[in-house]
Amino acid sequence: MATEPGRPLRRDAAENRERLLAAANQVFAEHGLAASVDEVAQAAGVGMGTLYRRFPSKQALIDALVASLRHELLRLARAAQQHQDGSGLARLLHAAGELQAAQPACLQRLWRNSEVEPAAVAEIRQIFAELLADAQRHGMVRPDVTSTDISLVVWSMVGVIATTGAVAPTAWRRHLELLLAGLRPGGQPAAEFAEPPLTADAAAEIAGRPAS
Amino acid sequence: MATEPGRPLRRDAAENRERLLAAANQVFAEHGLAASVDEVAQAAGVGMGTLYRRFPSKQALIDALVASLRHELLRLARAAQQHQDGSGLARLLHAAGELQAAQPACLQRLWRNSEVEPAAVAEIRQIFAELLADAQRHGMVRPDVTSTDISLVVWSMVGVIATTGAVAPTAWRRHLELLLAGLRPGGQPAAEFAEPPLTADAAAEIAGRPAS
Amino acid sequence: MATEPGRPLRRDAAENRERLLAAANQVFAEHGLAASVDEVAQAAGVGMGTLYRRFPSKQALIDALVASLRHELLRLARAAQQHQDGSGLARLLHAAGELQAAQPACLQRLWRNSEVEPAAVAEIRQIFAELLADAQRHGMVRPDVTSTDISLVVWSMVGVIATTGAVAPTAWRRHLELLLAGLRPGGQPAAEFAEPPLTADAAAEIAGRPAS
Amino acid sequence: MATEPGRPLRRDAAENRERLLAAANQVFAEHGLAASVDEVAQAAGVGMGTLYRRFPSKQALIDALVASLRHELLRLARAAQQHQDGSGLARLLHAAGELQAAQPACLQRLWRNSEVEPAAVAEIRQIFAELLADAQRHGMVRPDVTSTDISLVVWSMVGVIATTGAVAPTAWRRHLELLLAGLRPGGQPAAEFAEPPLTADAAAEIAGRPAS
DNA sequence: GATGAATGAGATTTCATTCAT
DNA sequence: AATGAATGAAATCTCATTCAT
Repeated sequence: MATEPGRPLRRDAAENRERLLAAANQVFAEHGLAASVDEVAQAAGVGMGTLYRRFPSKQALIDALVASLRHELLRLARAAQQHQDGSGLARLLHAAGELQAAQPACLQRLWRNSEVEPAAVAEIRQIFAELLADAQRHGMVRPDVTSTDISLVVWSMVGVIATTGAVAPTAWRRHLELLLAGLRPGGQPAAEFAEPPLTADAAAEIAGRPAS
Repeated sequence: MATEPGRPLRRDAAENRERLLAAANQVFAEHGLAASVDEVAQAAGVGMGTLYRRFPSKQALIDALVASLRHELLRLARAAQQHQDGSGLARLLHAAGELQAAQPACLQRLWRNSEVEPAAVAEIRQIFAELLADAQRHGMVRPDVTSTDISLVVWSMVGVIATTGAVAPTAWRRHLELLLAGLRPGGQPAAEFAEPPLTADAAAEIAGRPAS
Repeated sequence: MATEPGRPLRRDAAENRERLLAAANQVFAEHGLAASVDEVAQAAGVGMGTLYRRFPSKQALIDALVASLRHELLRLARAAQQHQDGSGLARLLHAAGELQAAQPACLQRLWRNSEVEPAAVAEIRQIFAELLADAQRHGMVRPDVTSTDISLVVWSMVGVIATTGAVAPTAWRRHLELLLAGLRPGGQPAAEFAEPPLTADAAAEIAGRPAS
Repeated sequence: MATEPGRPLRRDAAENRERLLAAANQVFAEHGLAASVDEVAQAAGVGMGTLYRRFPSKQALIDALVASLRHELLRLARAAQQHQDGSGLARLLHAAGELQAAQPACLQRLWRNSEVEPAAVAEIRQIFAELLADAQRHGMVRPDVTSTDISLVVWSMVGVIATTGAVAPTAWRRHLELLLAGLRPGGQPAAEFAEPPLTADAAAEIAGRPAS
């Protein structure tokens, strides 16, 4: 998972690096990127200096999270490429949803143009395009759907995840199913919706209590 | 548009209030909610003191934006109720998309549980439910779609708008069409997609240049 | 004394600016440029924020001190140019000594190449060259002395002032007289040394007590 | 060169000590005493722990540099005492100049009252006084010059060296000659100035480019 | 009532020093 | 004994909020 080449970190240093990334993920997910680095260091159980030895700035820490996400997604994309039966696209979208829901700390940054691992993003997009073509070849997606439409699917999941957060952590699956149904010829719902809809209570808790 | 009862503001004071809200919308949309209040005051062409006379805190300013959005959306929802032919739901979703795209400053706060105008949110949700029922009654939406699924639609638009931003300001329409297709019986695309897909160039510019 | 054009500062703001420069001069002279900006703000009787409103960084504060010194020295140089009787050079060197002794906060920066008011430095050098030529024309300085030798005189005063500091605040005058004697034809001491030598006690206190 | 009594260091330890002092000299000369100890350790090719094993604090490291300089200067002073022909003073001043120019890391500390090797400073001063008397006895220095004037000479060289630095590393010689001329009866320049003046270009580079 | 300068608590960042490996 | 990672106090800097003009 190490990003930069350089010499390998000493074992304890590498451990701290992972602990810091994990802590940052948790803290930023909970309190937003405006959370203080103190908080992150404390959550990781290390001193401020250690954080800054590993990451030269707060921005670098955030970038590392983004890089990690992009790497991970690339890995998932390549894995999905193994499936040449037209199912790869849906598999990858689900995997991307899982990843984004599990690590929601930097969702906005994840899909914002930045200098972080641009090659990974490019390859991810490329794989999405190939998987789309494959799905269309197998008649699982309407031919008029374009590669950029798939980007919209991913980005829309960000909105759902960011809003439903911890209250309904699987709501994105329901959303994805609804959306995939819209991409299929004839729009038949897949497997009668793997994910049930949110309860009204959960929805009320998310955007405003007084729904009752 | 004044929210609190109290005595009505003097004309110039009311003008300042509107200018501040407009400036906040623009500044926050461009630089995020972390933008400084100085920036807002400057964009509004007033001094800090004036800003703080109108809004007792930065939070209050943000809340006012949220309240305004919620009010506006409620107005749109009531307007959509006029259409009892099953088209109200789609109309309202489009209107909500327009609104969110036009005022993206507080999208996350818009749908986060808060003390701001909770009654409006409740009524909006209520109207969405009624419009859904009406659409289903007219056979325009599958009967298994629930009211919370509609919330997912709205929230997913937030993700698309937040990501596509100024680069592709109408991408949300395409996304909404794809999603609505997923909700229709038989999934037939409406009017063969009113909105064309994003160009590959725009998509590349949004999430990362090196797509080529 | 204002350096940048821009709009003129409000009266209180201008006062604070001067107070800050004065405080910085004192604090930096006493504790070196490593002194904290808190200390400067406190000495000026203002909050940190005020300091940073006036000077966007510590470096900018130091630069402002240097700029002020360079301006002041330029003023003195132009004044010395009024004396066309060969005395201008000695007058200016004395004036430079007074200035450097009175504001020793940034002596090293004063004569280090930097982006601060380079035009002033260039003009100062030019005037020194002219005054040297004038002094030579009047037979008050040996003809083999060059313009760069005069720079050495100025820089050497920095060493004396930095070392003798508050203990012997006029030692530089003695040094200057000795040095000027070396520049005169025949090397006759001027006026039998206007400044008496340091006492042995002062010298001992400066570089090391146990001289006895 | 070891300063403290204590048991003698093991060979490798002594080597490390010397490497650290050399590295400190270079780093501090280049970046000032504010340079970090990391930098020094890195330049010396040792770890932080080793530095702190040899020198219990940064201050101790600086003090060791000062002590070394003072020792070295004392050695030079004693050597100059061998010359009883009136030339010893000038010889020592030149030697002091060479030393200060070669090791400019701590010039200010060198002549600032401190607890570091005070006996050496006292003896140096004593020798300077004797050499001055000898020079005066031989008619090579005016009788009105005092011992403290000689201190001024040394301190003034600090200013020249600190300013001319690496750009004109022998400028101090020129300055010393000019100054010694001022101390001689009749002020005749010695040997018609062993050192030529700085070029105008060098002077321009030191204090500010736009001289041209 | 409006202005923008002042405030200071809190954020980020550095670095002398310690300590586990 | 040597290494370099960890520490946290202190420095620089920001910005929401207050207040004098």
